[in-house]
Amino acid sequence: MTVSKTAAAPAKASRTRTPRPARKQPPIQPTAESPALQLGELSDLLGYSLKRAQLKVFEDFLHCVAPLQLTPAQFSVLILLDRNPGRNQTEIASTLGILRPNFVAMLDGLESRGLCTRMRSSNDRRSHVLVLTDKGRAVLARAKKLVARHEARLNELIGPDNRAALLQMLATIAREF
Amino acid sequence: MTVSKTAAAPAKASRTRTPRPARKQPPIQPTAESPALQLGELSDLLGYSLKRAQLKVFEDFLHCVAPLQLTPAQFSVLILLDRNPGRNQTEIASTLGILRPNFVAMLDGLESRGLCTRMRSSNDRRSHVLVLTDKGRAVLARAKKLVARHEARLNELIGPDNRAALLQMLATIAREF
DNA sequence: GGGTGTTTGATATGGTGGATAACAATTATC
DNA sequence: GATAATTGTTATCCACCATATCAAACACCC
Repeated sequence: MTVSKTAAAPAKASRTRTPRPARKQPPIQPTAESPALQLGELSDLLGYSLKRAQLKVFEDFLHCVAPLQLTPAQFSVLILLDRNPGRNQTEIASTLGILRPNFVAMLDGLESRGLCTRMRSSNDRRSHVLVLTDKGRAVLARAKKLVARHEARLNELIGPDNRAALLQMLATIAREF
Repeated sequence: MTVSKTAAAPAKASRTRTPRPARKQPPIQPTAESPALQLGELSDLLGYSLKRAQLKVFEDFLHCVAPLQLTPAQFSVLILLDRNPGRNQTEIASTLGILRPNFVAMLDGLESRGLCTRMRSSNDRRSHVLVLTDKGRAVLARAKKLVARHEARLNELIGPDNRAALLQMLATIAREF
């Protein structure tokens, strides 16, 4: 597994963000002479399972949405641009927890792919109003469908009710912890 | 909050791993003229909440265990060394999802702090048997208590039953997704 | 209206984690 | 005993995160 697109990116595109391959490394299967290690209190550490689960989910996300070459972060930006027209970089970045300096290169990538554009605001000529292009909207629409299949797999794994409860708990932690 | 230990690390210690500060950036409070942005389908994206929750939990972990200067990854290594004596670097690293090359510097850090040691195996003189030192065991014991308080806060937030269910779902995702 | 301070996008830079290739020493295999 | 595989290691690259700083534009305020 792990879908290593090893022989992909050929030319090292000048400025576009390459959406990283994923990890390899054979998931060691405990043989007879070397049984599985004891995780100890790690199995009860919420942060540990959280991280592990997050990595798996992101990995599957990348795999599902690979045809569109979108990372989770890029996808989240497109969603926000679609739902919040007229906002500037600071607003979009900060709601996603992205620092403004780091958001610049990210936008460069999306803009160079023709998915969105920066327009100088007429009210405040410092800020850029971010707008999805038609292509951006089209890509987002296709991405949503691929992501839906990704989420469906999760639904299938843990069940719809559990998924809703899980989502709510995670949101609570993210909000109030 | 966010416990930025800005003025801490004074001398840029030669080789020791500095356990990173944490993010700053004021959690923008929606003022009157700029209401909160719409997250749209992001609120239903499991990966999004997963990532957000994971960051919060790790942040709190770092804060709680700050007196011992242990990162989640380092803590997990200490736990594994304690529970699995006689194992080598490859085994410890791979069960934690750490690539062997990256595990070298990590072990260097722990060893330079006197928390563990590498011993050449007599059976296989290529491999290093990893052992916790007494100091390592002591630090681990103290760390466990600090981590317990960290986990207790989570318990308090979402409730013991929910926490158990959450843990199980995350483990399922990490295992079978 | 002009100085002072702030905000916005941007650049430069450093740190940290993750991933691959390659290597010497050692061991396994045949 | 030659060949292949494994172990720890180094070097290197890329992605992500964080800080300081800057010019342009704006806000304020006397």
